[in-house]
Amino acid sequence: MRSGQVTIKDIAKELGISASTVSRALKDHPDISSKTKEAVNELAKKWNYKPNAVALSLRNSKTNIIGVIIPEIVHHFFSSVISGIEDIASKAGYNVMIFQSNESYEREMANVQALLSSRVDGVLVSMSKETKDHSHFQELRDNGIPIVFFDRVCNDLSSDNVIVDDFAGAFAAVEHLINIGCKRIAHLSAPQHMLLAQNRQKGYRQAMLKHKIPIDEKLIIKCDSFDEALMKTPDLLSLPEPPDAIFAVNELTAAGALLMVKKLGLKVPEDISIVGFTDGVVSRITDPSLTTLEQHGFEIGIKAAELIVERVSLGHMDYEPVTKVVKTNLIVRGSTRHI
Amino acid sequence: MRSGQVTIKDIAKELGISASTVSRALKDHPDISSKTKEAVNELAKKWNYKPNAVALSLRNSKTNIIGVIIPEIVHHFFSSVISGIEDIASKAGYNVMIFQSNESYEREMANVQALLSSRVDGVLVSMSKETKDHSHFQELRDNGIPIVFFDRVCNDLSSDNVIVDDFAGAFAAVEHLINIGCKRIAHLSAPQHMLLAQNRQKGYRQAMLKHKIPIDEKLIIKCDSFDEALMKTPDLLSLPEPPDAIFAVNELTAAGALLMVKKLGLKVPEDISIVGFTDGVVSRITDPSLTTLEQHGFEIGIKAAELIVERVSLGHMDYEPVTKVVKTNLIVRGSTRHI
DNA sequence: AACGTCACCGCAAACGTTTGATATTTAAAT
DNA sequence: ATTTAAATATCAAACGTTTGCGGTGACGTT
Repeated sequence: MRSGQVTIKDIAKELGISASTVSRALKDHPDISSKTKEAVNELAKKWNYKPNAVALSLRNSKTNIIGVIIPEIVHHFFSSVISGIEDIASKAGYNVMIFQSNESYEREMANVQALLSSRVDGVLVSMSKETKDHSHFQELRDNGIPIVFFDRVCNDLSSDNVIVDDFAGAFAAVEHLINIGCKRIAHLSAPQHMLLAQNRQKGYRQAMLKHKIPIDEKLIIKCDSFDEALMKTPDLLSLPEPPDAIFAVNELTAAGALLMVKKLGLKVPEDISIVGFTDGVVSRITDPSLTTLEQHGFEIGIKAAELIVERVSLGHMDYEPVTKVVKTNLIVRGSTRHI
Repeated sequence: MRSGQVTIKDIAKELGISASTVSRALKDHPDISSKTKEAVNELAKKWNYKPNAVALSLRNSKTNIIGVIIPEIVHHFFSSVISGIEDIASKAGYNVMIFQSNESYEREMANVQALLSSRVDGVLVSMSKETKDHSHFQELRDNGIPIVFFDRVCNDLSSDNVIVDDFAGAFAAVEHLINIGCKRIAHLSAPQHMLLAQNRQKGYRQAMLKHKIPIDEKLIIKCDSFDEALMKTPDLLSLPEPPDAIFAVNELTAAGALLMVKKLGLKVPEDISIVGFTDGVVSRITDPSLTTLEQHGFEIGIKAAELIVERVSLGHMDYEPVTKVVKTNLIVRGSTRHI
C-alpha cells in the first residue's frame, strides 16, 4: 500500500504512459485507445484513485465549497437551516464549510477572512446581533464571491436575501389573538436594529390598528430570551391593566413567559393566551403546547442554497439581487383560547 | 479594482520583483532588505492580499480542513457537538466541513468519498444507525487520514473514541430514583444494537441489582421518541402493578412520558418521578422541569476536536488509539421527588 | 517516392505558493 | 586592483490536474 493518496502520476508511472494520457483516459477522451483506457481504469479502480479536489480547485479557480456563517449552531432554527443547505449543496456537488460568529462582530469578520483565504465559491450568511457595519461582506463581493443572506439580513447592502415573512406572520398571530377576544396584547420584542424584529413589531402594530385596538407602549418591551422572560413577565402582569395575551418574538421567550404566568397562578389559556415565533421542538412539549408561527428553517436553508448555487454557476457578479420570502404558518395549539 | 483575488504574482509584477522575493518578504525572511519588505507589506495591505489556501494546500499536502460526518444536524446534542468542534478547530487554525448521513449507510459512504476527494486532514464521525460495515472508514485510514469517532462509536474497529459515560450515567440516575424511595422503575429504552442503548440499560440493571430490587422485564420497553412515549406510557400505567418512576433513554422521550402522565391525572413527582438522558433546552422548560443527565455535547465536540487536531499534527498513523470518556452529571430538577 | 490521413500519445504551461540552490550586486578587506 | 564575504534577489522545481498543440508511427493513395 502506498502512503498518501494515489495520483494520476502514480498511475502513469506504473503503466509507463504520461499523466495527460491517464487524465484523458479517465475522462473517456476519444483520442485514447480503448486498450489504454481499460488499463487505466482498471488500475485506477484497483488503487482506488480519487481525483485531488485541491489540485482541481487550483486549476479551475473553483473550490466547490460554499461557506456558511451562522450566529449559533445550537439553535433548532439554525441547525434546520444548515441541514437544508447541506442537502441541496451535496446534491449540487458542493461541500459546506461552517463558521459560527457566536453573535460577535469580531468573530464574524474573522470568519470572512477565513472564507476569503479558502477561496470558497459562495457564502451564506445570517448576521450576528452585534453587526452594524457591513464592509466585510462588501469585501467578499469585491473579490467576486456572491453572498446570500438569510433570516438576519442586511438592509443597506443591496443583496440576495431569503427571509421568513415576519410581518405577515406577526400580523396573523396577533389577529388570531384578537379574534379569540384578546384586547390587551403584550409584545415581547427583540432589539430594533434587526430587520426581523422591526417587521414582527410592525405586524403586531398593523394588526392592532386594523382592529382598532389602542396600542399601549407599556405592553411592548424588549425581551427575547427564556431567562429574560422569567424576569420581566411578573412586571408585565402587575401593571394596573395587565395583558390578556402575549405575543413573543421567539419560541423560548414564549416558553419562559408561559412558565412564569403559570407560576404566578394564572391559567393559560383561560386567563392569558400566548403565541410564539419559530417552531422548534419546544413548542410541542410545553404544557399547554404553544401556538406558534412555523419558521420553516429547513425550507429557508434549501432556498438559500439553491440561490447561491445559481449565483455561483453564473460565474460573474452582474446580477439583480432578489429577496425570497418563505411564508409562515400559524399553528394553533393549546396556549391560545378556543372559542 | 482587480477581478478575482490578489496573488503574490500581482504584487511582484507591480513592484518589479520576483514572486519568491514577495513570498519571503511577507514571511519576514532575513534575506530580504527592509526596504523591499516595507514596499511589499504596504502593497499587500493596500490590495488586501490574502494567501491562497488552495495553493498552500496543494503545496503542503495539508488542507487544514477537518471533516465531520453526523447523522442529523437538527438535534440539540449533535449541534452542540458541532459547535464544540468548530470552536476548537477555528482556534487551532482549521476549517470545518460538515456532512450529514441522515442515518443512511449509503449517504455515509458517499460522504467518505467526498472527504477523500477533498483531502481533509482528519475526520470526526458519529455513525449512522444503519451502519454495520466499517470498511469505508478503514479506507480513510489506509489513505493516511486519522479518524475520531464520537458518541456513536465503532466497537470492532480499533480507533480513537470520545463517548459519554452511558453506563455510569444511567446507574446514577436509577440510583437517584431508588434513593428517593422508588421501587418500580420503568425504563424506556432504545434499540439494543446501539452500544449507547446497551450501556444505558446495563446501568439501569446494575443499579437495581445493587439495591436488590427485582427487575420486572415488563417495565423495560423499547420507546425512544416523544410520540412513542405518548403512545406507550398509558399501557405502562395500566399495568396491575404500575411504575412509580420512569427512566427514559433520552430527553424527548422523558418529556413525552411526563406529558402523558399528567394527562392521565397523575402528579409528577408526587405519584411518579421521571428522569431523562441528554440535556437540551427541553428539560428546562417542561413543567415540572426534568431531572436529567447532562450529556455535554459541547464538551464531546471539544474533546473530539482536540484529539483529531493532535492526531493530524502527528503527521503519521502510528499511534495507539484512545477512548475518552466524558462524565455525565445528574441534574436534579422538579420531576423527581425531594425527600 | 512523396504526401495525406488517421489514431494515439506526450510536452509544456498554467493555477499560487514555497524553498533550496544559484546568481548578482555591494561593500569591505587584502 | 583583486579577492572574499555578505547581502539581496532570482531560478526552478514541486504539489496534482487539465488541455492546446505538436509529434509519431502506420497505413493508404497517388
